[in-house]
Amino acid sequence: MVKTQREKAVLLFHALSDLTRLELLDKLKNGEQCVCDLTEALHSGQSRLSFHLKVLKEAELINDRREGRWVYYALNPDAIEDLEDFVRDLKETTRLGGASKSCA
Amino acid sequence: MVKTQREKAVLLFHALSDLTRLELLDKLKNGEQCVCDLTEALHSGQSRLSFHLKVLKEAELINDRREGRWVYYALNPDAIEDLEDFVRDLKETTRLGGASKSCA
DNA sequence: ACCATACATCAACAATTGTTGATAAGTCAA
DNA sequence: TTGACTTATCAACAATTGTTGATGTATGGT
Repeated sequence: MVKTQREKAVLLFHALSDLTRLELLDKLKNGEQCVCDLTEALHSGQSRLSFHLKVLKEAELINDRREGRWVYYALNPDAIEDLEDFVRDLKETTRLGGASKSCA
Repeated sequence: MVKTQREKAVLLFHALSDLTRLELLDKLKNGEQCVCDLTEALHSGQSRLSFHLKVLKEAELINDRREGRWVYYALNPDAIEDLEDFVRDLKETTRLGGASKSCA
């Protein structure tokens, strides 16, 4: 299935619209972490975090890498560029241009 | 009720995590619009848009202004700064710093 | 081969979010 | 004041999202 740019944005923002997931991202700012570290850090159940990590991964905000029994998650720098693009686009076009007034 | 910075971010991203709302923002890039214009542009029911506009407003992404019978909505430049701050913070701390390896 | 560990997936359920049509509230014009 | 018009709000319902505990899968140690 083909996703428009806007649908991709929806996916990205949805991934960011949850407290637990923002906390996960925050932890990952300190570098790669395995799930066991994250569950301990967030005092959370394992399946719960697995769910949220999946959401973040599907939005391509994070990458995973298996090493032995452990899976390490890390921030994906590409996603940050996507975010920057969106914000730039919104900003550039936020000129206080004249209202349409078509309904006056 | 006091909101942490992160809870504000959740609110902001939630507002952005919907196709209809992104379309609304897109329309508002052309300047202030009244609800009647927006309903026509998006081929959408009025109460539906009213709902989404409320979400955007509560996230402080847009402002409203009454003029006679009409209510005009417009992008709020401050929100864009909040977005920029978030992205900058995420970016700056995305150093590919060493993993913790505490579980090895 | 067996067991323990680390993580993913699933099903059942709970909570939140979005839609629709009806009604209410505010504004203006006659 | 009556009525038309624009928008907001509400209640009922539908759809999506998140949680929990149980089970499945892969890996490595003994």
